[in-house]
Amino acid sequence: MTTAELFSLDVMAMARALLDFELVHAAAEGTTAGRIVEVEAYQGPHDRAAHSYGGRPTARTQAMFGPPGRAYIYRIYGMHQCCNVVAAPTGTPHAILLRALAPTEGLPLMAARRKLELPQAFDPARPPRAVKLLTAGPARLVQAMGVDMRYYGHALDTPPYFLRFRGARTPKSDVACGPRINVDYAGEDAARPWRLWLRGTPYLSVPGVESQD
DNA sequence: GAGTTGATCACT
DNA sequence: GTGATCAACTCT
Repeated sequence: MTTAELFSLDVMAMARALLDFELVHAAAEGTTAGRIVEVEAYQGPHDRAAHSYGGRPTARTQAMFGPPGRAYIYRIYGMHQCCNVVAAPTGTPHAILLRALAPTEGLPLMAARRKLELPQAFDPARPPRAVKLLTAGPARLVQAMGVDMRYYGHALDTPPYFLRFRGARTPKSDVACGPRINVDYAGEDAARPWRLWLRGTPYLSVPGVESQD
């Protein structure tokens, strides 16, 4: 699948397809990459949990209203940053939050950025705690990848920060869904099963609670 | 369980 | 313009 095909999908299909992609940042100091293993869809303007709920573009959210495939990065709690992929055509403010990666490249650089001590060797299927802490969490992965507001609105099919197809689709049975994290304030929308993750991944940001689908 | 700061919104 | 409130989180 090409990024052009990815970006033309409707929001939930695109969220699922993102699990077939790696996120790559080819920075001057080195390249880091990881497979996307957990995402959440936000479907403004009718989704109470979305930053674009009910509204017109603001200085913070304008990227969500633009074309699909761009980065919507926001600052939260005054100290963290999170990265979304904009979905849906211009004017429809949907976005997909990247919540966790399974690191594939540049682990030492990630560890340096995250100020974590990396073990000498480990089984990728059973990563030790420090390895999970690299990229399991939306703000963690942004920090590990060396990304920040410079990439606000950046087209994610374009180096140095881009999405790369892994070469195979993930079987539908390997994808689980459940309610999104920390959106309790969103009323009825809080229960919608718009969080998707790769079943069995050790890199989930928080344990998955599956919805019946 | 606390930290920390930008954005938003309801007001002047 | 001003002040109150809150936030799609992380680390201990």
